[in-house]
Parts: sequence; structure tokens; C-alpha cells
Amino acid sequence: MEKYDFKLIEAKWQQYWEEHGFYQVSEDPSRPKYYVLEMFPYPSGNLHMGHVRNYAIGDVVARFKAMNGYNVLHPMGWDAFGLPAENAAIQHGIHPAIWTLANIENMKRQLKTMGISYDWDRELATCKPDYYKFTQWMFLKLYQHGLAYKKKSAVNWCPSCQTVLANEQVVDNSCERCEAVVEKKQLEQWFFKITDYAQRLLDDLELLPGWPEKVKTMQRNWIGRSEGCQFDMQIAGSDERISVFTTRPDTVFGVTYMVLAPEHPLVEKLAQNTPEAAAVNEFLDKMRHLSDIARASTELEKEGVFTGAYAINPMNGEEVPIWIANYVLMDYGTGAIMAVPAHDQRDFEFARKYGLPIRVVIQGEDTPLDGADLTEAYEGDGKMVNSGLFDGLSVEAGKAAVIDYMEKNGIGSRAVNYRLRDWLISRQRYWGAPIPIVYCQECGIVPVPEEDLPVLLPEDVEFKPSGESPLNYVSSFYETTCPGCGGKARRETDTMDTFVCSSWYFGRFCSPHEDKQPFARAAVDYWMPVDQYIGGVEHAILHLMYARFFTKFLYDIKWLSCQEPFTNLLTQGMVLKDGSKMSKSKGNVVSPEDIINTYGADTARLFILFASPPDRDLEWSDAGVEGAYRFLNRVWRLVGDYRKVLQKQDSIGSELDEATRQLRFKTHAIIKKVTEDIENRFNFNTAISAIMELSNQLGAYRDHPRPHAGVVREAVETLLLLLSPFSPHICEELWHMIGHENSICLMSWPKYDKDALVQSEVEMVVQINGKVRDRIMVATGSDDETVRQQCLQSPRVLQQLEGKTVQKFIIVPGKLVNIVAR
RNA sequence: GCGGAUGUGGCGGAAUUGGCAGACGCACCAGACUUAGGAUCUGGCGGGUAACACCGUGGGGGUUCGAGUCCCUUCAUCCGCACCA
Repeated sequence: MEKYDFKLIEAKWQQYWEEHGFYQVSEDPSRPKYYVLEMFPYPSGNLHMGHVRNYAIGDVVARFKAMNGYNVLHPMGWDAFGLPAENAAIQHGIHPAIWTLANIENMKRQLKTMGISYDWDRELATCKPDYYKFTQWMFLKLYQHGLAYKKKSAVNWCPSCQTVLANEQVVDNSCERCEAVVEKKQLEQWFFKITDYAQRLLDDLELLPGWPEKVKTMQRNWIGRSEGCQFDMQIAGSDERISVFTTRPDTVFGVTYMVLAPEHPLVEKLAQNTPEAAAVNEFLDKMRHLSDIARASTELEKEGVFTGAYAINPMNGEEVPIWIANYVLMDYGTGAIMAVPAHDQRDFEFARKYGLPIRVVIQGEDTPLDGADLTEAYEGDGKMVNSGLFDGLSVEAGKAAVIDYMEKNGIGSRAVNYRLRDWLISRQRYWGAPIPIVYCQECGIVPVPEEDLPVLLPEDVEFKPSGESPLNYVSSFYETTCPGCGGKARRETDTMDTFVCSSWYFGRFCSPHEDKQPFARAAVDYWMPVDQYIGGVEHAILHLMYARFFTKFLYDIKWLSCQEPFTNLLTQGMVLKDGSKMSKSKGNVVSPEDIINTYGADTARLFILFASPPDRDLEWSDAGVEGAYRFLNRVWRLVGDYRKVLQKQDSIGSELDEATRQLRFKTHAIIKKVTEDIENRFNFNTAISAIMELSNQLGAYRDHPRPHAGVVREAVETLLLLLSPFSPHICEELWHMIGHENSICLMSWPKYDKDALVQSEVEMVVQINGKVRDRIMVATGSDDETVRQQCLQSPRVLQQLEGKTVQKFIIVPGKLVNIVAR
């Protein structure tokens, strides 16, 4: 038999599958559908091991489901807009479109050598007009429903490049390109109102039992719902009021000062014409020169300044000083807080630093009554004290009672706050989907009519070395007429965040060639939701949250009939080398293309799935790859060695000798194991090890003097069928070699025969006081008394029991006996 | 600091519901075949012992006939988030 020539075999079958359109699917109401999707890649130029792992996992699921009778949709596309393409244009003078399309071609070629069962007819790229036309359509729909709006927002601004920077372009508070210090600048930006969906995004996590608990927890924390109340504090000697939000209304009598965020709109007014004005302005100036990143990333010391003004606590009429401090954030709550240093650690630290009073209003069991004795804030449970008629209430009861009182007396009301903020989607970049908006002097902000989509990205543009968007200089793009009045108008030159493009692509795959609408209703109704979504955990928050938001919105406007896009989610671990993530800078990158050239795709796929369960990090090992390669070679020789036997005819029904019976037993036990490992647990590593066991047993059976052709055929075919989702090419080749005409891809997944799993005897472990002392063979189904008698015949057991009294027999049928003896 | 994980042979990992710790693979050792072996096949492989005994799942304690698995406590590593009122 010729040797295992993976290059020949893999090329041959890839071509065969493609020519026969094996993986092209269409809606078929007569069969259950299964939509398996891997997160589509950014076309950076080359496949890396993380991709290989992702697609290998997806392909096993897809092939397994197909063999189990499902109509499987398994598409692939490209998340093709984004900053790297623009950087390449600036640095190397290559147009982003050319760079991106070349990368797609290369990665597609690499991907095809992996032999994944993609329906390439559905390929899409978000940077193509036929796709981004509908990204723009999504924007228009959101706009029509009041969910897209403009407001001023702080951006990173490089004063030297005169351009906006993405967070990742800011390194150590400086511009990555020119190293100038980055400033904050307020610019008008487009937002999507995802906060309108905060509660549903939170509640509907309950609908997702097929998601990892850890991802749901991350999403819950990100949405960050907190309950409390909101009330106004009046400024002494003025009509102005400042709203505050608190989750601890029970501590309202412990307020000893109030704090505003530096950006709070009332700050400047408060400090006007007071002796403190100079100090306040100095502080504000200092804060303004700190970028967002600097303010957020370092362990900033709490710092603040007194405004000179006082606010009135509405519960007790007390006047408390108003401060400004860096630890209060403008974009959470109202940007102002009531400070209760005795019961909030941040307030406590601040009060100690600036000598502000600390008043205990919650009495825990060992809490000192005097604030001066506290060493840290007391945040636990207890009874209210120093709180007028609320004294004696517990924290829980006090919260409710204080809010009730506030509501009754018109002071404040129950309120819910979310950490989640609206989604800033505008980018001052070229390589993205243009925002379909026109600014008219007469009509103001005018959306581009649907029939005028797409707003095409002009191709003939020049890139500034500063990184500034070239769209600002293409007059043929921005000079336009108003769709409303026909007058002169200017087109929006901002483009959309690439997360917008990836928030609906799973729907587009259902009918990717529609040109009048984003997707055909019948197609999405048939295919959606995605049954199994697979990707890196780094997308656990943003991408998945945005995709869920879009799906809910499309459901609301009746374009989708599911409320959640992804029924089951698998988050795969990273591929590591020498304990850390593969990266160019560390020089520990292993190229998939090299591995596939050296060992073949079947080996690469097999190793990456065998080395670790998919949700855990995987340590790359060159020796391990060799091992996988050797295994496939063993399978190759094994099947070759059995070719003669397989030509004979032996029916399974005839009387079997012990070795043959054991081979048949193993075959069916392994079918059961592999099926359950793939279906219930995604434990591909143990599924593969089981397949190896079957192969080992078949190997040993080669020495049998009179091999049973029927049992051998069953075992060999099972081996190939079970292995085929992992390493499809070699299995296809061997499948044909043993005489089959049809592709192994069209075969049904094997079913195990319960009767073959029945053994006449089972081995039972005999323990004495929990320690294994012997093993006995027991007839299957023996009653406890029989087992007990048999144990007491074992010489080793009797020897151990000498001088002891048996107190108890614990029998786990078919497994174990534990004799308790003193 | 908060939140989430993870700790098992020389290594990757297995043990699915509290029931034989170390499946499967790598590395290593010995042997066979061989002019040769970085191919292939056979056997061995947690520590310990001549062989048993015994010890062993990060450490300490507990529950149980029985604990890698459950409870308490502690340590280490990794990841995520950064003052969320």
C-alpha cells in the first residue's frame, strides 16, 4: 500500500467536495435546520492558530450535525472595515480596498486548505457596497425609531495630527504616530441608544441557558443595574437644585458634604465671584488636561476642592458644603453625589484627607458610634441611628422607608441606574460604512432616503500622513443636495464603527444575495437564530451585546422573529506558545500555513482539538502535532492492513469468539462515548482519545488467526465515520479505499447497539475501609448477596479481614464493593 | 480593590452523578526488526519498596463507608473591569 500522502489526498477531496457543491444549502422545511457560525475574521492578511482552532471546532459541529440529519448552514465572511487597512494605506500607499481584498483572497486560499465545510456561495465582506448598503439601512431604521442621535462627546484629539484617535492609538497618553500629548475634545458624535434596551438585555440573559455562565455574568456587570432613589438638593441661597442618585437612601442622615464631577454643568456657576473661584478654576484646568485614559487607568489619589457653596439636605434641612472631586464621574448617575463618609469607603477616604465630618448613621454590632473612631467606612448591615423617626430600622427596611417618605413628600423618587452607556458609533475615519445623513441649511439633519442607498465610499482619495480622514477633502463626496428641499447640502463625513457591521451579519448569511432588503423574511425565519455560535471570549461583552441589541431592535420592527441571535455560545480559549499568547513581538508565532504544508490539514485540525477542551487555553506543542500525525499514519496503515479481510463476507450474527466479541463491544462503547462527548459536552479531546482507543484495539486484533470480517468491517467503518468530522480528508480517502462509492460526508452518524454493550461479566473493585484490595469478576446483574459471598471467597480479602469484624458492606452495583471492618 | 476562573505525573490532559486517580497523547527507558533509524512494532513509565506496606490531585482542616469532586480556610497563577454613588 502506498504511503499516506496528505498533500495529494487533501487537494483531491477539497476539489471533489467543491465541485459537487457538498456544502451548499438551501431552506428545506422537511428537515430540521442547524445554523453553526464562527465569528467572522478581520482580514489581517494571514490565518493564525486562533482562527484554525475556531474553525476546526465549528467544522466538527457542522459535520456532526449534518451526519445526524440536520440541514446545516455553515457560512463564512469577512469583517472587512477597520483601522489597520487605513494604516496600511497611510504607511505603504496601498488603497484600503486593495489591501483588504488582497488579504481576503490570501486568507480564503489558506482557509480552503483546511477543508472546512463552508458554503462559499454565501461569502460576504462588510466593506462591499452590497453589504454596507444595508448597514446604512440599519442606521436609517434606528434613526427613524429615535434610536440614533447626535450629542457632544469627548474624543481623544491629537493636536499635532489634527485628528481624532481611537483608544488603541493612544499610547501612554500620547499619539502613537507623532507622540504628541493627547487632549480631550468635545465633538458632535452619533450614538445608538442601546440604553433603551438595558433592561431587556439584562432580563433576556435568562433565555440563554446555552451560554457560559461567565459570559452572562460579564454582561450583567457591564449593564450594571443598580436600584436606589434620585432626589434634589437645593443650593443654599439660590433656586438652583442638583439631582443626586444613591443606592443607600438609608444613610441620607449621614450626609456631611456633597460632591460634583468636574464636568458637572453647575460647577462654574457655583464658584462664580466667590473667594474659592481661583482654586476651583485651577482644579478644573488640571482635570481637563488629564485624558480619559489617564484619569481611568492610574490609581489616582482622590482629590478635590471646595466650591464655597452649600446644599440643603432635604431630609433634615442641614446645610452641607459642596465639593468638586475627581472620583465622581459625570457619565454615571447624575454626576453628583451625596457623600456619606461613615458608610462609603471612597467618601471616607476623601473626608479624612480634607478633614470633613464623619457621622455614623448605621449601627453595626461592633461599629463605634463616633465617626472619629472609624478606621474605614462601615458598609455592612445594622440599625439606623441619628436618623430621626427612622431610628431602629434595618438597612433594608430603612431604604424602603426613606424612599417612601421622599415620594410621599415630593422630595425624590425611586430610580434605577445602569452602567451601560449609549453606543458611540461615529468614527472620523475613511475605511468604514458612511453614515447616511445629509446636513441641509434649511432642513437640518436629513436622513438619506432608502432608495438612494448605498452612500458609496469614494475610491479616489488621498491619505494624509496625519491619519485625518480623507473624506473631509473629497468635495464630490460631501457636496450634495438635500433630499428634502433639493438645496445645497453637506454630507456626513463620519463613518460607522465596525461593530455596527458585525451586529447583523449573521442575518445576512441567510440570504446574502438579496439586493432590495438586508435579508429575505422566509430565509431568516427558517435559519435564525444561530444554533451554535463560536468565538473568542474577548468578544464576550461588546460584540455580543451589540448583536443582541440589533436583534431585539429588528424583532421590534418585525424584521426578525427571534429575540436573541445566538441560542448556544461556545467561547474558545486562546492558543498559547511557551505559556503566552502567540504574537509577532514575542516571536512565538506558529504559522498555520507551515503546519498544514508539513503535516496536512487533517493533522493540524486533529491536534488542535485533541490538545485541550475548546473552552480552555491551549498550549501549542510541536511534539504533540507529530503525535497527531503519527496517529493518522497508524490509521492509514491499519485500514490498509485490513483490506484483505474486508473483502470477505462474514455476518455479525454468527457465533463470536471472545476477542471478536470484545472488538464489537469496544466499537459500540466508543460510538456512545464519542457521540455524547461531541453532542453534550464539546469535549473533542476525549472524543478523539476514545477514537484512538478503538484504533488501538483494532490494531491488536490484527494478530487474530481467524478475523471476523463482519465485525472488522463494522469497527473500521465506525472508526472512519467517527473520525471524519475531525480529519475529513483521510477518512474520505480510506472510505473509498475500502470499497465505498459515496462520500463519507453523506453517511449517517453511527448508532450504537445496546445489545452489543451487554457483557456477561463485570469487574468489580473490592475495597476494605476505602482501600482497593482486590478485583473480582461478577456475573452481570448479580444480587448483593451473591456479590457479598463472592467477596468473602477472595483470599486477599479474607487475609485483610483477619482479626477484624465486618460491620457493613457497601455495594455499588457493577462497580465497587466497600467492606467496612474494624 | 471588585468580579470570574484555574491549580492533578517530566509535559498536554482524563476521571460526566461522591465510587478503581493518572484514560488518550507527548517525552523518556528497555527490547524487536535493521547496514542504519529521527521509521515501525512490543513492553515499561506518579513517588516509594527486593516485593509488599505506605504516600500521593497547591497547603491546612472538616463532612462521609468512601473526597480530585462537597463544606470551611489559606496560598499561588491567569483573565476581565477599573473610584458606578
